[in-house]
Amino acid sequence: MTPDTSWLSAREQRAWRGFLHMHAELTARLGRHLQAISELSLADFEVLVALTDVPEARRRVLELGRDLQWEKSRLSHHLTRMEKRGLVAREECPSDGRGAFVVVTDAGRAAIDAAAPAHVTEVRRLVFDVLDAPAVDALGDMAERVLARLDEDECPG
Amino acid sequence: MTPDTSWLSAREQRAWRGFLHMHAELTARLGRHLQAISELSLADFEVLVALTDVPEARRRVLELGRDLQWEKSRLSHHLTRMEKRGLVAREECPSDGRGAFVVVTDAGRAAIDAAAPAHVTEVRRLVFDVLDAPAVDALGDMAERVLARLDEDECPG
DNA sequence: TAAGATTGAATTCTCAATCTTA
DNA sequence: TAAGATTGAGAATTCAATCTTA
Repeated sequence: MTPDTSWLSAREQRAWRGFLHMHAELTARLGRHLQAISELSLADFEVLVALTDVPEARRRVLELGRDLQWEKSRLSHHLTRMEKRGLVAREECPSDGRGAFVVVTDAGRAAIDAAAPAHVTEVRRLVFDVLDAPAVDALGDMAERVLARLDEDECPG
Repeated sequence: MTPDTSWLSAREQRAWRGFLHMHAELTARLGRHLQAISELSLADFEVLVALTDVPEARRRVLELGRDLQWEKSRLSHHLTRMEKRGLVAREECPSDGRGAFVVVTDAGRAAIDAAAPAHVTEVRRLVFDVLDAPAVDALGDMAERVLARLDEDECPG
């Protein structure tokens, strides 16, 4: 038999479905857990992590969007909601009048500081406790390779 | 230094963020591609795959929901929309009056048959072309272990 | 009363159009 | 005209309440 390129091999299918299934279950579980221990959704948490990752916890909206891989309008709407709740604030960009900065507020910082330890414990418990070091590195390598492929594919040369 | 359990190690963080980032980028890209080559969203595609996977392409709603890991109301709303578009149909369950079956229609079968080859080619191009066999197996194993953990965690003993 | 499934209202996300400054 | 960002309308998703049969 010639290999059938119109579907995945059994081995690939197992990996692909496992990947999708694992992501779906994990984010559902982690999201519920986060809601239970804090006032934050997984999306809120991601935004706060991306901000507090960086000096002064202040970033340009576009940059934040690239990092999160969110549609710009989704990000804008989400920031508006988070701003109303006092978790972040927008500031003008002095060097480019079109641009905007987002900053974490004290309340935002307090919220992520309060939620992070329990959230991380849950991630560790559900994921890293069942993976050994080679598996962790294999996952990191895999993501790196796929993301590189996606990147090179974006700007076809 | 004692290990800091309140956050992930650099290695774990690389793997975890890579995993999330890879999933976000991949589904965004595959979704756009699918929309471009067909009338199906990624969600429609998943439903049709889960149905056509099985003899007669007919399944109980609850079973379908478990397989897809979707909230039951999400599934119900989505099936209603797909039913309106003629991709699936609902049927009564003779053995259990509360239950319902979902079946793929001819149009639904035609839609997935038309879209699947190009979609699979895209999955292969973006993912499996950059992974060797051990990496594919590692991904499959990892998903299996994490899903097993999630499972055992659900019904605490 | 509980299980299988649907419904409606509120939230979140996407798509296209718009606004402002470079 | 293009880039950075926001807005509003429509689509998808969640949460809680409901309906019907076991």
